[in-house]
Amino acid sequence: MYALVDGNAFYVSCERVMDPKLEGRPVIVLSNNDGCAVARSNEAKALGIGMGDPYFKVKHLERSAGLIALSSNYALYGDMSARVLEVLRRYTPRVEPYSIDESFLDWSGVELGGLRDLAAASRAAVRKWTGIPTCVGIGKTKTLAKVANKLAKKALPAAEGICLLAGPELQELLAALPVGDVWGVGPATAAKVQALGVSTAEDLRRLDRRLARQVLGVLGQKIVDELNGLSCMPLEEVPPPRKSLAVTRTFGRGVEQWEGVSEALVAFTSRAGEKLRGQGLVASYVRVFLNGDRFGPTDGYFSRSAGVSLPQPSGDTGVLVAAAVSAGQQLWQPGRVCRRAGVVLDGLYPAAIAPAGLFGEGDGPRRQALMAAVDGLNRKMGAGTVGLAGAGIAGRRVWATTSAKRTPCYTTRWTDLPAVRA
DNA sequence: TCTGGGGTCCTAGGACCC
DNA sequence: TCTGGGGTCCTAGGACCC
Repeated sequence: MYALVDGNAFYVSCERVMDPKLEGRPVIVLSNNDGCAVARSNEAKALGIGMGDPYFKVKHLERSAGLIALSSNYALYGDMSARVLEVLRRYTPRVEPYSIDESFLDWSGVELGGLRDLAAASRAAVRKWTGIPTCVGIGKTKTLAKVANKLAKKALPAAEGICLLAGPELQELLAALPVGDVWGVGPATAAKVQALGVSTAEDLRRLDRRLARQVLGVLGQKIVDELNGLSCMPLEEVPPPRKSLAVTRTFGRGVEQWEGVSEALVAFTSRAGEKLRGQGLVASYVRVFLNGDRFGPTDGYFSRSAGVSLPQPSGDTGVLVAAAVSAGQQLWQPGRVCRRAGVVLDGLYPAAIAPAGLFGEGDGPRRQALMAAVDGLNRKMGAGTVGLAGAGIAGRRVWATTSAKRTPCYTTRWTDLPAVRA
């Protein structure tokens, strides 16, 4: 059996561990750029705030209902996530960290009768040692464990955050779950299967697997199989090596000039290069995309992307920037209003094993030393201290991000340690 | 005024090769 | 008269996830 353990309103819970005054109050954590709500306390959900609701639409609740909105603090959440993992590993060595707030556990050796107690014990331990409340879903496959977790959430607090999806009531429970709540079934897939008369998870389980393959592709077939208890997604204890890395931003307003777009591409690529080198990687492919305003009039919307293969995998910002700007130039069309752009580095290798050219081309030692010096300065003196020319002037950048309500890095920065008065 | 960002996987079509 | 077919690789785009 698999278990899926996930933190309830994880980001909000992390903030509450550090600031107990947030308990019992409507709290949301905002996405990057303070754009929309990505985590909501139960009190915030009760105010009618939905997942992904834009901040400007719920801001009025700060005054009228005591809503507290916080910028996201990934240093804190990442650290809390590692602590939760550490506790879970005491309950089985077979753990797959799935996202910052979710892990799959392999409990295949455990007897059916003992699963609920084990779930309760691990849940209590996580709460005790990290302060994070969780829900545990248990099922025969990962997909069923995800379903069970969703059911455990819906049944809070009555079911005490645990749902064991097995036995005769399984079909009944699946029948109560809309098909769109199944892991891997998004809006497009839900619409497709609804045309076939499938509206619940139970309907999907009964769908002919060949039909699922035909209509939904291999992924759809896997989902149907997994709902039927046939495991096709093994536990991945070791995370696979990263394949791509991106820096993307929505601009504060539309950009109509190529100069503005190219400044953004230089800045994004510089940041992407830092991330790349920080992980000891090199990239072999640089892709750029430009988008219009997805909330604007539909006839003005556009979405284009183009990529450039590098002759040699590189971690050199100069090489990456040249590629990104040339890809951007291919995409740019005068008269279009650009609202979002991004740089994606693909085909990543560890720098140490990157294939060298026949004549030893690639990033030379002098360029590597330069990049190391630039990264060192930016780490020490603050992001953006040194960089390539062409990234625009700070303060006039339309892609500047805001995080006006960020809490301190309580657990990862000495100067931000919380003070305790006794 | 104000609507996120960073990932993965799959598919389809074209280029190319034999 | 009658002009192959199968494989791989690359790229762009779609869908989904958190």
